[in-house]
Amino acid sequence: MGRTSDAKERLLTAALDLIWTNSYGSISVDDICARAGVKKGSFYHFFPSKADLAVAAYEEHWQEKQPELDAIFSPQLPPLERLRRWTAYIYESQQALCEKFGHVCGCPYANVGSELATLDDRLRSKSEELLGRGLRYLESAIAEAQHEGLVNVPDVRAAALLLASTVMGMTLQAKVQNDPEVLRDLEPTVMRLLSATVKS
Amino acid sequence: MGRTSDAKERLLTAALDLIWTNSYGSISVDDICARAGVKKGSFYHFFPSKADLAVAAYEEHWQEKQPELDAIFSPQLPPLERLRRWTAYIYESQQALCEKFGHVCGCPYANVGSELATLDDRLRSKSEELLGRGLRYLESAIAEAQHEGLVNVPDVRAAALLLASTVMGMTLQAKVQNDPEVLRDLEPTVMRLLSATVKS
DNA sequence: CTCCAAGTTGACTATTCGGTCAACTGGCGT
DNA sequence: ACGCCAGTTGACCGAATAGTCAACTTGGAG
Repeated sequence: MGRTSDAKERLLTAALDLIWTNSYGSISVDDICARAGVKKGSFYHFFPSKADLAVAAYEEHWQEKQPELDAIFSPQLPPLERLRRWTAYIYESQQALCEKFGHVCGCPYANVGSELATLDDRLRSKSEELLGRGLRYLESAIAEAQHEGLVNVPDVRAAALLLASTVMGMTLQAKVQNDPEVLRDLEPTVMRLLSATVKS
Repeated sequence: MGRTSDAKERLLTAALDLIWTNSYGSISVDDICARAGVKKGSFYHFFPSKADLAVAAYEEHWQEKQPELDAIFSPQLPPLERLRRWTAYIYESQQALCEKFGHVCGCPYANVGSELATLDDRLRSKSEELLGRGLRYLESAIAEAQHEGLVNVPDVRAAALLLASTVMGMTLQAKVQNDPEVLRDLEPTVMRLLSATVKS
């Protein structure tokens, strides 16, 4: 009953866009409301605080991106092909964002973790959770590659964390240098990282 | 002539401490002044803006840490030993910071780059510059290891960037998980990264 | 049709923000 | 010992901040 509205979803996407391309601390509730075409009173009708909106916005963003990641990491594909497509996806999406906004924007989950891990435990925890969900794709692909004898890693979890950390670090480098080309040769780097642990 | 004062340096160290353990956006000029025991009027006597102070604070921090890094990467030591000491230094300093503040604080240059790369080009550029200076230690050690036949990397610069990115990414993971133990086995990881590129 | 709950609105608060300024203070060079 | 000038002070500014609220509108269920 009562009125219906998509204001809540407009707030979620506006918030994620603004936080991603700027930062959590530098954008205000008013900014988010203006971008979403929503008045502040409505904002606080849907969300008890700015931090609550951010947590919800990140969860929403994951929900939107998950099908895309499911496709990239489809079990129909050979495991190393999944990783190749993942690196290409990262490169291309950072490039697209850079062209659109003039800046390399980095990984949204890593950004919020870096900025707010010491300040807001709920946002830190959300960042940890979402990065953890991403790790599972890597673990799955690496485990399968291991099973097929394509790589030989002593610890699948550790290898996934290493891959994720390296790609996260390179993405941050690209952001700091404001140059998406840092991510161009991500694929051979990732493959070398895996073959590195081959026991001969 | 005129009065003398160490207020400028107190402001620099107060700013770096606060920004490192919190974030640039979440701490105010008043916070910095309070921590430094300096009135805001004096702040603006020394620095034209908050961003200018931050740039100066990061440069100052590097100047303070450089002797320590020079010692860690002393040419008196075997190149792989330098890298080992570097990983130990990162682990121990993050652990110490964590014990002191209850949070893993991460790399200060990476933090400011991640938060402000899209917002303030002078701070982005400073972050890029300081991370670049750190890269030279790695390049030097890797090049020497290469010369001594301890590793065989196709491209020393690329190997240094890979090492730096991985360690930066792992440090960010540690911050997001708020667990310095993520960095405990940094040394074998780094060594595997280098031997990974051995051509047999 | 009508009622009511869900959604909307804009004015409002109290606080904090980065930054300014003119008057003041005190140490160093002469 | 005195004058100059770097450094200090606290009051002040307008804008922006997160968050509040009571009155209003509207659409869907009965």
